[in-house]
Amino acid sequence: MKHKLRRGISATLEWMTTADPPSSLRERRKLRTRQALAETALALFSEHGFDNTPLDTLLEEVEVSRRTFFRYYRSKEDVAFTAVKWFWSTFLPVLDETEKSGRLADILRDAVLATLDRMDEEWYPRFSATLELIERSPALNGHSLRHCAEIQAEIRRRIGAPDSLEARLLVEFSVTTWRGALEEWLPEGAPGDLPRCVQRAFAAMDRSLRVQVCSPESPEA
Amino acid sequence: MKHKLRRGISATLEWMTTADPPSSLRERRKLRTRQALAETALALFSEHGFDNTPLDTLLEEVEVSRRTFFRYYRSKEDVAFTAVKWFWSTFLPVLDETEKSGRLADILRDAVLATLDRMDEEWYPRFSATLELIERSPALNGHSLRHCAEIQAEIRRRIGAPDSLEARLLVEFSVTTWRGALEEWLPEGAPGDLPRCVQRAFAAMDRSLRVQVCSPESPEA
DNA sequence: GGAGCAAATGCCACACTGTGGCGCTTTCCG
DNA sequence: CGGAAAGCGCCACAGTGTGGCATTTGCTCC
Repeated sequence: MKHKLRRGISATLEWMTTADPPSSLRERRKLRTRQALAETALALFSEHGFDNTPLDTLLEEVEVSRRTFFRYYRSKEDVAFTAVKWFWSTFLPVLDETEKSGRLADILRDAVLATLDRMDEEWYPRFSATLELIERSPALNGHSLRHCAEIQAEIRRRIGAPDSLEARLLVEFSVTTWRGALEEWLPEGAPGDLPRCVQRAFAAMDRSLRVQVCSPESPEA
Repeated sequence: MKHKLRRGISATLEWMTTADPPSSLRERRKLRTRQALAETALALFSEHGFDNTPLDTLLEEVEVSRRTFFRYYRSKEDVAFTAVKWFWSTFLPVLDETEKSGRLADILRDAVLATLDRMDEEWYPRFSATLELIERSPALNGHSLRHCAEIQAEIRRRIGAPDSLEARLLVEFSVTTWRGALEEWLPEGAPGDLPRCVQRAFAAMDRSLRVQVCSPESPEA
């Protein structure tokens, strides 16, 4: 039963990180319907909105039965998250390869940047389309935040650091900062800008704890 | 359409923050069924698990039709969150009253502590029961995170601070830290310990950015 | 106190997501 | 070529959430 919790990530890793072209004809067919589902879903959801697109529409379009769909993806939300999952499934191995010395915040930031470097051109438009989708649908937003929580747990497991409260907070802060970078990047959406946004966000993270506020009565900085 | 996003919070505030005893008999009846639903839901969910408790069970217990239930609560998740919503609907006014000068992080921490001070004895067991529920149900977890995001937006709106990236990050960090405090508090669950956990978590927040890691090869701090 | 009125409720039917059982077809491999 | 296994589709079902409409209940004005 524990498998169920981890299956999401490990099963994803299983077929995403193996770059070997699937020799078997059967495997190639499976991969094709997988991608067809993900692509068509992203297109349909982007056009009509996530909540206004019944799953049946997607199923008719790809000509797949409902039963089959749920053998590929666990939920309607899941099929919209391919680009996001692809990012994190690349990130985790990158993090494993990273030499872990210095400030944990810097390590995570650099791993994010290195991961971005590995994304190909096709990924960026799909990713930003997914982000827009998430922003406009509460259901997807919840799914996204839950997914981030899973990622955080996985990151904590992989960095050899002690499971202190500080370390846990920092991992959460870093993922939050990553989301902040995305929010700044999204309106423009130029692929080259994303690393810069990440840099700026992580720099802002350092400053944020020292942010001062003053009442309207005493309005000096 | 934008109303939908804000209705959750403002409608909640509407009936939660008005401390006047509802004079009208009708209003009293409504309040009674509201509370009966929340109480019974918490009891049923705690006993059988959130996912294993069909909504119909709750409806039969409270003797309320499905249609009526959804006029009181927007979802099955919603009815389980009464204690959480109560906390935040107390927090926001407290935050408004707070004199806003100094470090934003300190302001938020103190507002949280002041809010805890206003919670009565009955609230604590319900709150911790709710937290346990959230921990054990992915659906509730997602709902909780989405709710936190709404709260963060509301906090940002209420502090007069400029909507800088730093400020936004800090608000998110603070809510995350609050959740971290809850995670530490939950196992024991003694009401008196919660403020201490909050203090500790916010202190850890300051330190977290400086957390160092070192590879197994070079194991010096 | 009674009549009208508005709010609250209950009942019915429906759309949508997700799951389990079962049998058929396709692919693989000896 | 033939059996085994994997993939797939069809059907039926549970559960959540919504809309329409009639009915009851409490409120208010006369």
